[in-house]
Amino acid sequence: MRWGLVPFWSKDGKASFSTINAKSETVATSPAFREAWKQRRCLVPADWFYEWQKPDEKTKQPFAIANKDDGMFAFAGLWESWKDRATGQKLRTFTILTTDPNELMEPIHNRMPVILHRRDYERWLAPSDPTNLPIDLLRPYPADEMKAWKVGKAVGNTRNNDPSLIEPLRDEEEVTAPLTLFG
DNA sequence: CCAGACGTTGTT
DNA sequence: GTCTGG
DNA sequence: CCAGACGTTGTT
DNA sequence: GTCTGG
Repeated sequence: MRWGLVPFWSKDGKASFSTINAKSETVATSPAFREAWKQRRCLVPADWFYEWQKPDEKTKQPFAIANKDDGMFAFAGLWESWKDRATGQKLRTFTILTTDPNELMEPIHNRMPVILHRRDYERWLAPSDPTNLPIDLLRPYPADEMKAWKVGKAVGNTRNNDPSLIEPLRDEEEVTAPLTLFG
């Protein structure tokens, strides 16, 4: 599976626009995603993910974000199968839904991937009544179940792919969800 | 009708 | 500036 | 999203 | 494939 959803109606097997993410707010009506939203939902497993904080124009600080218990995430995803008319080959692609940031993510970024609770996996994947699609699952994941920490800039280069990428920057404290929000 | 868009993030 | 790979 | 490439001829 | 703008 390739990241970057190619709609089934694509002429050349490429998305002529960015489809690595799909907004929860518009996924049901967007021509590029609505069919996949109705019929081809998937889970995208991940041990952690990264977001870049931009405190100012010149500074980009990557963060790693994971479950507090280091368990895997399941991002809410959609997939497509595009058929090459010439070769008959099928190209499978996917996208990851985004939503508003929770209290942990908000200082880092204005969006976050939709993360599903284990209890909702089955319902997310199940073919469903078109009038009862699981739109209610597209919510920010609870901040108190997640943790975030600063990492080095090497993660920004896609050539780099090894465990050192998630090592915390030295002398940096782990960021956790504010505990004062509810008194 | 036809041609062109179909998207996100972040930035302005 | 724009595209590609990850 | 990010960072990095973005090209040809001719040679291996 | 389907919608929108012209």
